[in-house]
Amino acid sequence: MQPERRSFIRDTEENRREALIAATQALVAEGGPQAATVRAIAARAGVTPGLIRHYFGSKDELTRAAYTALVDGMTDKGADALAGVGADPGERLAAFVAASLRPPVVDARAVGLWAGYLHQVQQDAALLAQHERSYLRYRDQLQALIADLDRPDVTTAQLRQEAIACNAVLDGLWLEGSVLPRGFEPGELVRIGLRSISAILGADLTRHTTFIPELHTTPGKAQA
Amino acid sequence: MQPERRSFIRDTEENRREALIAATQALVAEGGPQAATVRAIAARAGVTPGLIRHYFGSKDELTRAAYTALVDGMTDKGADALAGVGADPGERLAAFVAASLRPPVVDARAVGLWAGYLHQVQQDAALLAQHERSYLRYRDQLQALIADLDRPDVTTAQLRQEAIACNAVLDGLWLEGSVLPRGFEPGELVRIGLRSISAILGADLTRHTTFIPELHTTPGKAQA
DNA sequence: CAGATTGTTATACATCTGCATAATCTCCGG
DNA sequence: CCGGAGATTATGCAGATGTATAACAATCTG
Repeated sequence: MQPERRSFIRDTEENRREALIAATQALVAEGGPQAATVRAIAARAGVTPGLIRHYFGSKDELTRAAYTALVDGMTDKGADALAGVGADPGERLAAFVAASLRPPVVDARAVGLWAGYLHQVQQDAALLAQHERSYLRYRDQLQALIADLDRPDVTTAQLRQEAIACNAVLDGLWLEGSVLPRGFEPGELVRIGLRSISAILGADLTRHTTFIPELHTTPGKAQA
Repeated sequence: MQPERRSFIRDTEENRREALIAATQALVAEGGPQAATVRAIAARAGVTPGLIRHYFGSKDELTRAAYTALVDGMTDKGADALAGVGADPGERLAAFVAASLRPPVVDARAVGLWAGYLHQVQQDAALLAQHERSYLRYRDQLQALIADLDRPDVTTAQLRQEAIACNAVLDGLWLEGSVLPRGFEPGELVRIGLRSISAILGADLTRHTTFIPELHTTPGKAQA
């Protein structure tokens, strides 16, 4: 009555790598780096621990791959937010802001994932460079949207500072909304973000937001 | 020639607890929770691992004590920033903002510490409540400073949103400045923070800032 | 259908982790 | 100066962790 050898099916290299990376990210997001052991990762991916070493040379390499996948995905989300929007600069910026302040960007798991990788990023020069690139790309995206606004007399230096400031608003609200999800009414973060950024830029973004549902909900009442 | 038993001196309970808590925080800040093993903590505190169990029932209890010490210290810093400042509301708020955007608040270790505890906080109800209290206390402090400004017709609801927005600016700049310290010139974060919050509140905070050295440095040149 | 390939599992191992307990040494009160 | 108390260290242990290697079987090729 010994447990017989577990049956399996072969899968493509791509599928296996994706499954292992997804499992790693899920575990890091939920329980931190300590929760992402080779055994836990393998179990979550539906395989045995040996496969990690087969597809990635070591657990360390899998970790780096998972982080790379994370920052790449982050960048894509910014572009996705702008996909279905028109050409009006104010509307585009407003859509970008709103997308950055609601799920799945604002989410406890996302912050958990970010926090879980922080130390590894700070200690690994390659990961740090990757993080820096990703951050600046996001900020440049934001800065380009700001530059497109119809405002007179904005210098490059001023533009840079505005981008940093707006990015800080987004980051800060992202942090607070994700860590304390109960602390805010639905849509409140989006409203506050749009108003704050409008104030910082001296341009009213709340005009162009016909397609941002959060702005039309009755405060104090969650929508169905 | 066996290694003889290590000599030691007795110390007060308070000193030992503080040393162990400090060692724990340092290790978590630098290397994450995984780096804070009982052996590493003891070594850093200059004792042997057994003492952890002697002064704290378990490593878990030490961890909670270290987190409690962290949030308590955070709260104090806000009060410290207002200690030597005058009674002018604008000046007080400006001092608070500036103090929140330079070392030791803006510091890689501080973010590392915060990130290291994130998962544990999210999974432990007691720690989560502690975190929530600490966050709201900080924000209320900020809101009180904002309320003291000489502005007409501000409702309570508006005040709350302004406090959330200003807090987000501080958090976001704190995050960016700590994780990418090279990315900003000295004083840049303070300048951007003051300008942004001034814009959000519709009140010029940069007038009252005679005692904020960052505003008088030549951009592009570090001060001695 | 037989054999080769290699993806996948199973097992073993050295190291590390937190914890428990015993052995000591320091310091205080007489 | 001495004895006791308890603070501190030393040692041991069960379980977890990452890794290495061997055994197996799913799929491909002929």
